[in-house]
Amino acid sequence: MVVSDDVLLANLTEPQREAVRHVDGPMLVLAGPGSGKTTVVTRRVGQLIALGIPPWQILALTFTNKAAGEMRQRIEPMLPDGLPGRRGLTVATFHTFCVRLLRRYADEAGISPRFSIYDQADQRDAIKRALGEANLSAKNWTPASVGAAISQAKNRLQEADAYAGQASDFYTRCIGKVYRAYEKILAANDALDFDDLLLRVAKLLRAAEPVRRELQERYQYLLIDEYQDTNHAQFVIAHTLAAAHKNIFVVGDPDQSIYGWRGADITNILEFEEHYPKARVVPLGQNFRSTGHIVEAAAGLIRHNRRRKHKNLHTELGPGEHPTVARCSDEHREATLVTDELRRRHEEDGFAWKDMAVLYRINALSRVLEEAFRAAQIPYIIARGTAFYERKEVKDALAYLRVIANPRDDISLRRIINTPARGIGKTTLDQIEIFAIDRQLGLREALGRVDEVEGLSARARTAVKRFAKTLGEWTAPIRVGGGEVGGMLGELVERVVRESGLEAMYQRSKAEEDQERRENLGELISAAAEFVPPEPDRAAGASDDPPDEPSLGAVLDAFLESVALVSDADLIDPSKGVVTLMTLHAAKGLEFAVVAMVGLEEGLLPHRRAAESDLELEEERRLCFVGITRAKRHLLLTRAAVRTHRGIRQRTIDSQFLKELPAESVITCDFASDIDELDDPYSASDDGRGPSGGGAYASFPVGCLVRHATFGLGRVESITPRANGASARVRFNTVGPKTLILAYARLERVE
DNA sequence: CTGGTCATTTTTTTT
DNA sequence: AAATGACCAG
Repeated sequence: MVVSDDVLLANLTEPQREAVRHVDGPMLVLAGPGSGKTTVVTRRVGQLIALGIPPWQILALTFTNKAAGEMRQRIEPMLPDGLPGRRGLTVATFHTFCVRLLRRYADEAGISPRFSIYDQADQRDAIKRALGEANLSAKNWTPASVGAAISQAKNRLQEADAYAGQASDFYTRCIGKVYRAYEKILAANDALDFDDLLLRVAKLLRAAEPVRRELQERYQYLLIDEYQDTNHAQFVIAHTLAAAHKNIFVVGDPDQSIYGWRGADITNILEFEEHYPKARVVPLGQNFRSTGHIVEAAAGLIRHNRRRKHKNLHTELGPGEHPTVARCSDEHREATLVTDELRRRHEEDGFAWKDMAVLYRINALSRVLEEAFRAAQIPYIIARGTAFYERKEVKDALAYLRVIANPRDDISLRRIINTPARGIGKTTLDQIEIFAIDRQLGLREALGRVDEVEGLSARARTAVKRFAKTLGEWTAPIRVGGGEVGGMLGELVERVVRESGLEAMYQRSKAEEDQERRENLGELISAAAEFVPPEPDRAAGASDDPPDEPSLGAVLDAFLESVALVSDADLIDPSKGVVTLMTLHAAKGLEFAVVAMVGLEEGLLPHRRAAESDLELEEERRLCFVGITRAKRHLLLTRAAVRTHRGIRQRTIDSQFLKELPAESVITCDFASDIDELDDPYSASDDGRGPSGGGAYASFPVGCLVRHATFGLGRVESITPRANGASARVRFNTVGPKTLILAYARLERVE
């Protein structure tokens, strides 16, 4: 045994040890923010292996690739060298795990092993077509709302027929029709959407007994991270895998459940003890991350949720600094307040940029922040993993690749058949489609038989033939096995980008936008060239010999899969040395020394769409809780008195959550009282003059040490701009708190 | 068939 | 504000 108990149990609290030592049977770890959850999970894996359990019998499931990668990295050093099959440990996201299973057991699942994975954009296209087929106008039925309904049904494991069968009212009956049509389209395209990945596996486990037995036997030990965010499908998968041995170890925090809208079912964690009556429950309440006032603020906020299990959150890191709540006049001031604050923390307190983050409720808020960061010359990154792959040119290139990987993917084929323009317009495409439908053919097959299609111009016919030929040339070498594959994916992508004419499409123009698109295509080629396919999974008895080279097609499949399943959080790279800007959702599971949260306004946080039901409001509160608890040392909460959103400038209202923070644990300052004195909110924008307080904040930031001629040394508690000049509230060491007008007080900054 | 302009619309969060 | 979609002139 290489890793000893001493190492595995070092520096742990008693409850943490209990969790790490746990071996057989169900266990629920209720892990508050910063309670050392990841440490517990990774060390427990180390413990299991130290006890002689083969790694390939362990399955750890997470929600993001980032979390999976981190866990793998932290487990790796604990694995004894030379252990046979040490690589067999499975650490993956639920979705990735399911994709692998579905490719391996495609026959049993009744699908093609080459299925495409449709993201929400593809899903939207498919739903639009489905709406047409169900004869419903896209006017009253937006793809988004229909998609949400279908997604919810799938999360409940309710398939189209079952859904339509029990539809009672007009609305659900219509959705049922679309659902059926949508499923037909997916099946015809050999495509699965995100929800299918889970649903199909749940179904597979239920229906195919041999597969179920095989997997149950293999995965003797199950660990699930962020259990509060599992939906019903994921619950069924986990429950089924663990049915025989009940070695299910789940970690989560009901107070951090923020994916209810995506079907996450908080009762999974709240009722774990009912599902597993013999479960042991370990609460981890001690916070090793944040200082006292931050923890108090978070605890005070979350106490307002009624539907929760109370946990006693506490820290032993000392009181630390108070979180600051600041009101700014508009979103631009808000953004510069944030950059000023971060710069001060960087230059005066020595915090590295990578230890800072700015969090917001909606992505739209990142734009103004981005401008401010650029202007302030502070290095930053916006954590939006999917953004790159959502760009038109990249989506087009990927659509080509998908058509190559999966010849039946007509949604992708339709996307690129005339991009760039090659003379196959709408009329031509319509003719071919009619031909295809009449003969029950896929679009790709129909292309190969253009000669039989009636009513086409000679011109159109040659254009189609040429395109079909090119497609064939790309596809031919894909599935032949053996041979050298290394580097070939990059070459393939490069070839496609060039021969498709995508590159040329942006070549001629020197416009900055086109140049950027060319660069993005180049970046995609590099990503493909550098792509390393994951090692094939090997279970018991597998030798450690290098496996056969996979075919280029398999590498392409893996590449497309990795692209489809990226998450926003995956982009966070602490080695980069930059400030991270991201949504509150993406921030879950992360921590930073300095955190700024912007847009604490009604309608934004809580979001207006969520303010209607108590259930949703509580989820918004949890979201706010997640944001606050990301901060280790310093927390700045801001809001703008006036904000422009979707082109409309509007006054805002304080987030109700701000009032719920315990008054004694935060410091409040207001840089926008000038706004209140104006009748016309439209003139309230920054004219660069007048009392803003922003300058005062920069020269006398809250918390800084100052000297006064008569009162001596003191600390600034808040700054308030007034009509007659900004005033500061200062707590002096000798005489206590005083309010001073900055213009007269002649304060001097110390430190 | 292509490429432009004008009108219309946006659920916030994501695997 | 931005992005999509419909429509129309070449």
